Amino acid sequence: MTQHACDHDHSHDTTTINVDARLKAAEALCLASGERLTAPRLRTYELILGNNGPMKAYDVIDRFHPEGAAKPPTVYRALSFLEQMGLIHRIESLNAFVACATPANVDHHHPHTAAFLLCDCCGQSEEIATLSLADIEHQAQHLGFEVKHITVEAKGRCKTCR
Amino acid sequence: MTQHACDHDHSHDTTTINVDARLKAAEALCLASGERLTAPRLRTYELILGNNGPMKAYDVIDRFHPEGAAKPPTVYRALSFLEQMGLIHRIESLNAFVACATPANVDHHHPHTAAFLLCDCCGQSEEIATLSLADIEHQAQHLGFEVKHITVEAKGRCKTCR
DNA sequence: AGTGGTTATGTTATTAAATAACACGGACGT
DNA sequence: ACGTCCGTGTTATTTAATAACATAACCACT
Repeated sequence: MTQHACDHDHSHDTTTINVDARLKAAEALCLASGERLTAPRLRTYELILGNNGPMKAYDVIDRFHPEGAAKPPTVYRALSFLEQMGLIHRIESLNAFVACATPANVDHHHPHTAAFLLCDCCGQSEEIATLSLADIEHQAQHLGFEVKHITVEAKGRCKTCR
Repeated sequence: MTQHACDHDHSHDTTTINVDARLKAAEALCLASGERLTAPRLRTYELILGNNGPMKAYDVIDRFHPEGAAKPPTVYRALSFLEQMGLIHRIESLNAFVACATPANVDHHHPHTAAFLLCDCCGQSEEIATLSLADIEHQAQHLGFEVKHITVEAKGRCKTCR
């Protein structure tokens, strides 16, 4: 979240996430799933939750310790874990990560397909629940977001590779 | 297009593009648009057309000259141009590029929103025309493609940044 | 408690991907 | 011919991600 294709005011770039509540929920979720929310994972999630918009891996690395930077593998491993748990999403077109807006919890496991509106200018991201591309246009319009390009990539296995 | 999460046959990984025809069409398109299809651009497009599936920038760089590699900026600039002309698409989740299946031509300019089915195993990509996410599932099913994850990212400008 | 398997982390080094900055050259209108 | 775009060549650097291997923590079983 640190590019500025413009010179105007970006004071709208503020998110209001209850970080502590999210961390506690994540802890409960991991416990229930038999996974461990270890120190580096917790710290990584905390940083992403606290960041205003999508966060680069190397920004996590830099801010990981109060004193110095963390080693890349430490953070990349934590990021993979958090992504698998559905706590964060990777934004492919930005090489960045953002906290899931509707993370799975103990009652409600749902590794969902998320869609994102990504502002070229302020760098903010908006996660929208959507089931159709027309929806994206609709929701974008409703939010006053001007769509310039949509990326749609489905990963999986082709017929002959299955 | 060079990962193999399996050991089985990949002989289905073959595309049949009439490279010469595409190059000629591209030349006509550029002429009509007042753009120049210069040598590095042509060479880059030729390599991507000839490649079997999405191609990495550094693979283009390596194969650019018969003798040695090209310099990265040469190729990255050409890639940007080709993408803007709608001749190739960037696959964000692979850091790779693939020739557009239905490129714009002199009669028919259409910078369209493409969707891709990307096989984890053979690396092949299938470009599908689609207007809804449900469509993706349908078309995937029809093609025998098992979808594991869908990335949807819309880039543009948010309300306050417009 | 001891032991062995599994999972996660620490650490060093390397590879891969992309861009910055600036100089040069060629096309084109006037 | 002249200036001005636009595109390229070139060097260097930045950014992003992973490989490989050693160490440590957790857990289940005896």
